[in-house]
Amino acid sequence: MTDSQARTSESTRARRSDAQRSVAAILEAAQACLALDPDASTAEIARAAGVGRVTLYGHFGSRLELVDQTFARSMARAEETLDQVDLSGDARDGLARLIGSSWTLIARSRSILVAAQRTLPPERIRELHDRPMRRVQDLIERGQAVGAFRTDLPTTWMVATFYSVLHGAADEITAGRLDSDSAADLITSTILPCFARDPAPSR
Amino acid sequence: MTDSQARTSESTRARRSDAQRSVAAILEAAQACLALDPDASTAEIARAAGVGRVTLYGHFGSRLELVDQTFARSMARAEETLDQVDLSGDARDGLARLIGSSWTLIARSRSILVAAQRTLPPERIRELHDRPMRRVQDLIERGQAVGAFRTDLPTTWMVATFYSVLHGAADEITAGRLDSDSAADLITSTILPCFARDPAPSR
DNA sequence: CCCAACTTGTACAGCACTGTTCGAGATACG
DNA sequence: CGTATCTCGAACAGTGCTGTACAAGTTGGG
Repeated sequence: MTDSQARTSESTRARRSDAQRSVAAILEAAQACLALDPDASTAEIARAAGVGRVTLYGHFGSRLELVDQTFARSMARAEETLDQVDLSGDARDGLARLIGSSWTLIARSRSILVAAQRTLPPERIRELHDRPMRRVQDLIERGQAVGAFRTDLPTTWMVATFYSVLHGAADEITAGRLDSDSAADLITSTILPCFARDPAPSR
Repeated sequence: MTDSQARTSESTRARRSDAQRSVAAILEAAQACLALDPDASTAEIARAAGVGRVTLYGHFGSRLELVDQTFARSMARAEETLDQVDLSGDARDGLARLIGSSWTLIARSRSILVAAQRTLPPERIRELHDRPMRRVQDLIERGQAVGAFRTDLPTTWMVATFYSVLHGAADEITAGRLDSDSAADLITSTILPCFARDPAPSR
């Protein structure tokens, strides 16, 4: 009664158009604000969305819920892009292509990930991270099966390394020690020899 | 007058022994607490040190100052250990030894680094990070000069990769997906082929 | 046109934290 | 032993946040 818009689960009653616009604006603003500061307050986000703080709480029960939806949306969007990456053919080429598409996404949404990690329970993070991670893992496993990638390292670890380097690259860029243009090539030429068969002729 | 112990720069007046003990206990507790939670409050730290909160503020002007000193001490200790690593001889072996010694240190002080990053200005972080980083950089450059490491990647980037993988390993351990025993070998056999000359025979 | 849905600012309660003050008590150390 | 140094708890001011309540306005949509 008192609360005008109580949605949160059940009641799929279509929202009025202006309400939909508000929600969209808030999510957009949250994405932008959290990217700048993972600790952005609801006041900041509401202001950036051009909306009253009360309105924000009308649509999202809590800050946590807002962060959750923002993160989920960010991941969903990323997945849309990743879905279009051609992973067939040579596993090495596939990995290169995957890197090319992934690293920009990661660089952009990394700060949101931090925000999510600070407010969401770990299992929720993993839940949303699972699908994109699985994608990498599948590719690596295929490469191993075909003999393109080394098999002396656990797949899990290789996936972790993949993400470590990508995130590291994002760090280097925000630190200004690396420019975005050369990033993809750099990452690729770093990871490929690390994943390739023949551990290196040294020793 | 009112403030009993005002040290902070100048006045190298020797502290009384119990005061020294308090300072030591606080720093130790800070290390432990910040390792568990990078946002640990002064109250928590004081309690863990078995000391009143007021006492803590008697020795450290602010939380920032405490974090700074804790981080600095942690880095100094790490450097002591790192100083004893033999980096002469084959660059690859040197790197392997450096990894062996570094990764434990990183795994232990990683959370403190996070705390430092959240409270200290970025240039202060860099200032304290500079020396250990230089160590890695020098080794890599030497390896490049001798022909052991590839030269097609910027040294800065290789250093960044080095740290990325180490931190990534630490993450994997705290996530329970990797056990401490196998970590060093895993890291080494990941990084070495990535740094080695002959980019890999593939393609 | 009308009403329910939506938005708004202000204001408030509650919390957690930082940093300071005070006054009294304990303790190192000369 | 005496004193400057140190420690303590309790208490307070100040800040910045979250989440809620209210009461009045605006707007979409049937």
